[in-house]
Amino acid sequence: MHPASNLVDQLRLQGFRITKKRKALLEVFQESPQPVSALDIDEGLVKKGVNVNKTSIYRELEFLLNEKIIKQIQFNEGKKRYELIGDHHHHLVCEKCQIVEEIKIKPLEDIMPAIEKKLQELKDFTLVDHSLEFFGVCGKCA
Amino acid sequence: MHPASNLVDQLRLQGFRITKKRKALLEVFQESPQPVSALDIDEGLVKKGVNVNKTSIYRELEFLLNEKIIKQIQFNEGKKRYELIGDHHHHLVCEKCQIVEEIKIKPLEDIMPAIEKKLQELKDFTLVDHSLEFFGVCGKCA
DNA sequence: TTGTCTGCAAATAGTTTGCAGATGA
DNA sequence: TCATCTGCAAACTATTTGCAGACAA
Repeated sequence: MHPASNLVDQLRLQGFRITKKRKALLEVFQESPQPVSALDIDEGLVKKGVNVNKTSIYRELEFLLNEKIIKQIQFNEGKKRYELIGDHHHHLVCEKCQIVEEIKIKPLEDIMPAIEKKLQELKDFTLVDHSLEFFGVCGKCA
Repeated sequence: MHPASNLVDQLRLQGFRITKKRKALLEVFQESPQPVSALDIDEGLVKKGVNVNKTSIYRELEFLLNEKIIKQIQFNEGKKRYELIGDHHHHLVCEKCQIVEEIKIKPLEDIMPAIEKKLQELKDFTLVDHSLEFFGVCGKCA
């Protein structure tokens, strides 16, 4: 999907610096099976033995958003999460423990393009993306 | 959908007090065409000549959430919005001006029950709700 | 009267900004 | 070298909590 080297090369080509911290932060994204918050990233970096100030984490997130490498998402938690832009998928969110599972739903993928096309025709609105989350209670929390 | 009197009666029956502030806050919800933030509610109340402390607004929101009269939703803004629980609908969100339009998409409504059923079978997960938002740029901001 | 509701002050969580200093290319 | 990247302190926004006082039923 997003091998580290690809992202790194892409950034290097554009003239951005590849620092140890930037590289480690990208790895945290690649190793995470679910969208992460700024705090999650901080913890992931600490586990790698890399310390990054929270200001720098937020600035890096802003940078990666600008470069369209990650995107934002929120699950009614009062904080933002981020994930690599890759294969489009949806989310299954447990309202108790906040664990998030990424899912793909074939029948939805199939009809979505037609729906987006129709929406644009009817609404004087340029669509960029959509976000579909299912909320509920996971097996562990039930 | 949710005439003020219905909600008021419902709460009164359960033994909750119907104060001027609670009533005004419910009216703000009923008069708003889109999900509102705590600040939006505050402004709406001030326009009605009703002053409510922000703490009380948050507490009232928590109360209405518990009573299943409203639900939360977030649009990558870094703050929570709330809307009355009524007819299920989706949202069209402008990423520039953050205006939100409520929309209904018939073909999606039609296949959603089957999808939710299948999800529950496959995932050991009790579904409660889902949330679908379309992001883009509205005509005015284009 | 009395349990519910409300306000004030203060605390907490998440995020952003200014500025000075460090570092990769 | 020097523009980019980073850290620290401080500010700012959204939200929560403790406690005392006010009010609807």
